[in-house]
Amino acid sequence: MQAMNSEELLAFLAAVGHAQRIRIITELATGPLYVSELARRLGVSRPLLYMHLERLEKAGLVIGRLELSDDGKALKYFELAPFDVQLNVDTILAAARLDGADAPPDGTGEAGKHSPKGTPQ
Amino acid sequence: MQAMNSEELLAFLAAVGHAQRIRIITELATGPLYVSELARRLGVSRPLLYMHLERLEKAGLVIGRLELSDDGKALKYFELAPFDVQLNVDTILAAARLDGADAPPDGTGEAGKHSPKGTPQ
DNA sequence: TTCACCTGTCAGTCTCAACTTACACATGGA
DNA sequence: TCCATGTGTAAGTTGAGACTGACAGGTGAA
Repeated sequence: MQAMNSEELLAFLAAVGHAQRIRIITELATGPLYVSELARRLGVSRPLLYMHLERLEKAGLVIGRLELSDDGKALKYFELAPFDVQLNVDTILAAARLDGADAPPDGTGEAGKHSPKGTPQ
Repeated sequence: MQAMNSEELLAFLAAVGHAQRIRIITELATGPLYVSELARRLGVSRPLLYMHLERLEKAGLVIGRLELSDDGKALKYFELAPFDVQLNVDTILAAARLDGADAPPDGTGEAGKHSPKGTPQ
């Protein structure tokens, strides 16, 4: 898993920092599952599960693919994506440093500081 | 940093999975700061900062201590606590497995649930 | 045709964390 | 005395994310 900037890191952490999504991950750890089956196992409504899966997919934690079962039904399978993130002060600072690096070449002169879009608050 | 159960892991991830709190961490990386000064640097209201710091402290990411300045003012200093968490499928499963381990011996069978009384760290 | 599955999405409601404003109180110095 | 600076907390508002229910499809089998 390559280096993430702070935006990607944040998406990753926010995605995994939720009880339901942790449960999804542990359930998928046993192998790929299609949405309806997963919803049944977790006791969660399907639309809600969709939302969580979407978020997990955007953060790169799971991968979904549409498959055709033997009897012709379309099944949306999800499986865990390999991920491995070390989380300490250095890796967080490294992520913040990447933001400055891939910022637009129009240098507004803020090398050390990290100011996202417009100044919040 | 010793092993965390899923409740502690969740608190940790939810704490660090927030843009403002990431900014707090990067700011504290340069050294301890007292609350008002930190609020000024981040451009954040002090009560709001309190909330974030409280959350970070509960998750074990920062440590606060009350200090007396030279001129007798009470200053609440916060500094980063050393933390290092490896985040992948195995570590998440390991955290979930801990829940089952320190569950009450009267097996009610709900290993995945979170126990209401927080375990002190 | 009806049933039992599945996918995908919309329009809501609700809950809670995030955030603001405002207090009370303490200290040292002008 | 008032002012500037600090801590700490108790309200209230708001907004995003979590969650529900209902819908429109599509398939294969009885």
